[in-house]
Amino acid sequence: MPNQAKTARGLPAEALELVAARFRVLGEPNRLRLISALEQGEKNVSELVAETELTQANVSRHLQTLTEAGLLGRRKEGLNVFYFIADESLFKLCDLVCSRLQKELAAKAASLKG
Amino acid sequence: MPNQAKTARGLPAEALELVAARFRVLGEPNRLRLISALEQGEKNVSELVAETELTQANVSRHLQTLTEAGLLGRRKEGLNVFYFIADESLFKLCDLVCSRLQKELAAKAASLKG
DNA sequence: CAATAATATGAGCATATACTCATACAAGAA
DNA sequence: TTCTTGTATGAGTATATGCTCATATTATTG
Repeated sequence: MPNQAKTARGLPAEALELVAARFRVLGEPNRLRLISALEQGEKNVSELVAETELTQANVSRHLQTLTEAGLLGRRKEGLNVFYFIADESLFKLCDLVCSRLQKELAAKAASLKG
Repeated sequence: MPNQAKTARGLPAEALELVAARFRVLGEPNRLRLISALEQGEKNVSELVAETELTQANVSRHLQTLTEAGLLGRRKEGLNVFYFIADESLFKLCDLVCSRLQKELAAKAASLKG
């Protein structure tokens, strides 16, 4: 196969577990909201709490999950902690899913019209 | 602007819920194994059960989840039901995650060597 | 030092979901 | 029809995880 490259082909179950874990981190809407909020640039926890209207504890936990997964980075500045996107492939991932979903919804809408 | 949950790129929280749901479907290692098995082409449930060594009930449920998400397609042929990849963007998604994980693991390995 | 502010975390609850067992359903064969 | 095979599903259990409350931790200020 000429185009074997880096697809999931032949990946052992152990590797798929890692891939699944990465997808699982992205499978939480509030985490996506946090990522989305950070597209504009780094923000501290308080700003993210205000923007998302989630509790501080909840935001903190989600940020920890995202940081441990390597998706976000952390920077302390005095009392504040600033978080920022550390994995630029996030945007490609979301774009892929979004465009796919749009395609599916468009097809569904068309089928409803006959 | 009204008090709306803010997200960048003009994606409302409602849309992010759909995106998250799609990621969640991919966040299960056995589902990734099924997808991986189908890269070679369509297979019926029995073949997938043999290949993954999961129970038939479990495989059937995962296939249902993947099909309802639009990732797989279904084709009945007599007693057999064949499943196949219906969303080619799956490969790009996995490619992105895999290459990113490889990069992270390589960096971690290098840091362990000092 | 104590007080304050920003963030993190332990504990407990609630929900979601992956799994299994048993059984139901579907489609061909006898 | 009945029997057999392949697949789907209802029910129950176990575990994972998202959430909140309260408290702990960290860093700054007085």
